[in-house]
Amino acid sequence: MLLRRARQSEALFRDFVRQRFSLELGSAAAKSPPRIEFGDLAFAFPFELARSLRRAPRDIALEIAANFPAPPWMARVEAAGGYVNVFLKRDRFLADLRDSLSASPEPPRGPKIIVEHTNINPNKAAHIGHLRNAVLGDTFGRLLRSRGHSVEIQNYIDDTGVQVADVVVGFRHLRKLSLAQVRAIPEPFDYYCWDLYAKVRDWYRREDSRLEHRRRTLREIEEGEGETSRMAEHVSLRIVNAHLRTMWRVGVRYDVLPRESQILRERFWDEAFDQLKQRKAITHVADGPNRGCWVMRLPGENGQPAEEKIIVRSDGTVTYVGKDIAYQLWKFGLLEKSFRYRVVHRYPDRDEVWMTSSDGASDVEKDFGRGQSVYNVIDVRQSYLQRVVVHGLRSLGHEVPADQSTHFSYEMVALSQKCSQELGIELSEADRARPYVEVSGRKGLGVKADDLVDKLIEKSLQEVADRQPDLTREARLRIATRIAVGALRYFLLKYARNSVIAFDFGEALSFEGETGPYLQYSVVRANNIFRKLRSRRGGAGQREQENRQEDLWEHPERFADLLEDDQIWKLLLQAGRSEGAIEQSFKTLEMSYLAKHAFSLAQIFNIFYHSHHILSQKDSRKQTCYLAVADTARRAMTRSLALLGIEVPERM
RNA sequence: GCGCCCGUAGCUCAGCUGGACAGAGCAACGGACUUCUAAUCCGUGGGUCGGGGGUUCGAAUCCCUCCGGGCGCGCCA
Repeated sequence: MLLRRARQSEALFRDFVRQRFSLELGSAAAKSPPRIEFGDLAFAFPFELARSLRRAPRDIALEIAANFPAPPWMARVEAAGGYVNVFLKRDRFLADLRDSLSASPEPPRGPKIIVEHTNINPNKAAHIGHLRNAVLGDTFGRLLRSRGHSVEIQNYIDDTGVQVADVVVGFRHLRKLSLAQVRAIPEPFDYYCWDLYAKVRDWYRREDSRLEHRRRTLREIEEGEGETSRMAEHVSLRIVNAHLRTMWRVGVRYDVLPRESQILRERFWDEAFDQLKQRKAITHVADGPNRGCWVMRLPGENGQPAEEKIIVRSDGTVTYVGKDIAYQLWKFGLLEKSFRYRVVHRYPDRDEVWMTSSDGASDVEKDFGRGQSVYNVIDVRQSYLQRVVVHGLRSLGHEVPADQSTHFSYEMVALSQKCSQELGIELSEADRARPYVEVSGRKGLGVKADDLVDKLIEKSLQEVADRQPDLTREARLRIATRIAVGALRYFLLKYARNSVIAFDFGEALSFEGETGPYLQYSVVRANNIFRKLRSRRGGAGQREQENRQEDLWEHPERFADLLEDDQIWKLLLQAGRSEGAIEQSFKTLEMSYLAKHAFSLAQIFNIFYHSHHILSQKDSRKQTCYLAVADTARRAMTRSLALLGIEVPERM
């Protein structure tokens, strides 16, 4: 609501300045005044006008304030120093805010936006780093949907890569297990593989010649036949299902899982390779160190020397980037071939996840891919490879798709020194001197996602048991789970993308202060007011209350004096900033902005809650007004939390 | 060596495209529960915004430079 008023004000001031001074404003952007006494929207353009008008900014601001014709939703305009400050009409604002919060969400429209996230190698359990990726991508997807875009969430499965091969080598050569025996391994299979993978890496390290097993396994997997290949498929499918369950626990879901094996077997790569050769986007190297390879030439950027990136190795196999280019082309609908799909997983709410599959029914009418823009949620360490992929599209002449390809980058989750100590990780002298310890799947070093979620649930269950002893076990567990997810998601979202999270159990498991449970608690408190109100009042009292509310929405001006209360007004203003926060989050791909906005809203609500006791309020006009304010605030809070993927428990 | 990112309170971090006295959470200390749940609220202390220069009416924010730290630059992904 505030965003709308800000834009309208900007346009009005622009027109006014044009008429009065015959000048075109460069920037008329509205800002938030530092203090509420200064108004609701601040404009600094008199400073800009001062130069051309050769007058003091203060004079200009005064002249504008005195002569500007304020629209009906503006209470007044004041000059303060060189600023022009706008004060909104508060009763009108409350009514408008109420309307915008009551509006039903927009149905998806327009061209499809594809968000690719998670992309965990299907060879071991997911860890906290993967959670950050998934929660960022999922939240971004929610944000896009709330803006009315149609969105497709993809999760790419690298099922023919080195990491899966290594686990297969572990089963066959270290554990000497047959496929049937691997099938018989009990859950949690992803945990079993986590340890096995680290062991295999260690086994290689002790004797280089053992890498030959990996090479052979990799080749057999790519060929797609025989026991090795079937074991690889079993491993990756089972792990993918484990990942889907883990992510479901924290509220993350997917539409489709494209598999790398399909890109190879359905000859997507061959088609992309032909295109690249035809457009001369890649060239065959005759001699030098890259002899026999197909390479892409990358122009030197800002003084950088040009370089060559190998796309096809001298032995004819494709690199990861090569396959990624084919995948990116498919996402934009730039390949003629199409995948076949089958359902790989069904969520508890019966929603389906599809996966590319050669044995999928060819008559499945699923229009996956063909996006208009694509966001790849991948950590910042892969920036270089993402640039290569985009350059690939560009050199094939796909300028628009290249421009519509966005690398949604973010920094890694590392372990704080304290955390790695708690986990009993042995560190070298050099590692101890570092600010944090990098998570390493190869060394089996990290905090597993499910372990963390379990820990969070365990802790919140204890807290709930203390406070809600009357509830059933099931109810307590349901509440504890929501709190755990709230704590985890908020923790992963509150940091800016390019800030390394040094993971610390103390901070992640905290339920106080700037945390998910704080936000949930605020809404629960608001909801309690209305629940108590319903249970206290009989039918007649209920109707009387409703009539008073009706009166407020029909004649908000009758309550205008009560809105002069700055604590109330701060709360309404913050609730009105939601669209602005969404807009800002979208433009900067910064989910932390949205998180901070929601936190700030909850904070202001709690202040209001403390100073305005509603149910004991004797003055019925005041009570009616405060109820309207509380209701508006809880709706705004619930919406913001939903965007963050945080559900509100019925009690806490 | 080259490129990208970071350096703000004891700790963890905000500070949006430069704007009105630099904020939050945690930690510390002191207060507020017969009240709509204290997972809360109020108060106190704590900062030469890494150093230096520049642009500007105005710089934590933009530019240059130096210092410190992280990451990337594979016929790995």
